Amino acid sequence: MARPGGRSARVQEAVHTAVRELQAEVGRPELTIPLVAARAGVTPSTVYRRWGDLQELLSDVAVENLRPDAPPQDHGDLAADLRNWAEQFIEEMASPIGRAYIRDALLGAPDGDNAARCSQYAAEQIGVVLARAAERGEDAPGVELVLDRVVAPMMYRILFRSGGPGDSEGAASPGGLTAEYARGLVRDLLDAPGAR
Amino acid sequence: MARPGGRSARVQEAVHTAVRELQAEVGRPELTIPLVAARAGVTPSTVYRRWGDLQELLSDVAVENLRPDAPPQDHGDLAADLRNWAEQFIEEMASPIGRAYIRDALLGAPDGDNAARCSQYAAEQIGVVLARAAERGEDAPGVELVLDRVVAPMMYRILFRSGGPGDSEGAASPGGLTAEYARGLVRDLLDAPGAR
DNA sequence: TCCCTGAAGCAAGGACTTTGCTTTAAGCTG
DNA sequence: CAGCTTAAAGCAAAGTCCTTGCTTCAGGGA
Repeated sequence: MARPGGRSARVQEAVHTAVRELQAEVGRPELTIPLVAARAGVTPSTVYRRWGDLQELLSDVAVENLRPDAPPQDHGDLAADLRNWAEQFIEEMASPIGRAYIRDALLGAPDGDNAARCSQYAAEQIGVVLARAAERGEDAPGVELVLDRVVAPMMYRILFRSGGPGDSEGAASPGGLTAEYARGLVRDLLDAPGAR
Repeated sequence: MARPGGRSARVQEAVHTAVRELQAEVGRPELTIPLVAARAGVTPSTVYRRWGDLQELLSDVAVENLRPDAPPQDHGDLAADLRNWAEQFIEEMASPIGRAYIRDALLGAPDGDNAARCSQYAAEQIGVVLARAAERGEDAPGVELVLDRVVAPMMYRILFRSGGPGDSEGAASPGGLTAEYARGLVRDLLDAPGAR
């Protein structure tokens, strides 16, 4: 495996870029490996050998798209930080494009490696928020508890409860996927005794 | 659409059966639509027209496999009922085969219809448990709260935190997917003030 | 500088997918 | 009960994708 600047790195970059462009241009149903390869200027067999199939490739790209580009904002106290992070999270993840990324990420290798990376991202962001709170001397819950009580419910709704028969017809954010819901989860968590 | 006994129903039954048999016999990587069609005694084009692609078909079968076959057992009080249901749930869903079903179900039509059906199953089972508790005069939380606090965390771990880099090497149930974890979720829920 | 290794290119063969047309069978009507 | 209607299945051909063995190339190490 060559370091940045090597040929492998260039190919990977070109292929990922091609996927992103073509997803926007032709849409996912029309997306095929030969198409991506042509756009990236490589032969299809190269893509097949490195990624195996389209699902793997899309999963890779999705995980990259889900990687946070900056640490969470500092709003001065734990409640505000968490509330804000959760609101932003639900807004990004519940959007059609966010949901597509999550699904794609889950679709990767059956070992769940890519999915674990997504959770890792969230855990890191939350870790930063909680570490700040600790520095301020605030009483903060553990990362696990935040994942269980805030992240998991949002993800569950995003994956299992949007678009189904139970959804109200003209709702803007189906299945209760609203900023208000996110705030409620944070509130319920922080109101309860902090540690498990 | 013909009713049970019609040709469509027979074909659907034959194809679903073929999928189940072949999944066990040759494994999923070798599973193809032509193979399923041959086993089911239909032509591949029939399968393509009705299901579109292998993912859709597997998703359909997975949802059927995830349908509960009986109402949850009655153990006399809410805590026992919920605890028992959660233990059973995590045991089934966290197993390799259960995880595969969940993934397949999620992989279906992008509208999330099949996934919503899975959540519906869980909600119904929980609804039965809670209704029993209400009949007994017990103080019971709402279905939504149980989904958020018990089902969602389990599902999150199953989907996002198994097999990844954070897992301990030889752990029997990776990522804390144990009956003990399930019991803890139920305990935490019932110990807190019941309604939101 | 030369060699070594891993990755990419090429090309042929095979498998899967799509699609238009035909045929069948279930349900409905007179 | 016979004939009609229609949705779905069968068939077959054409196209696209996927696989794979071999060759070529580029980057890293001795």
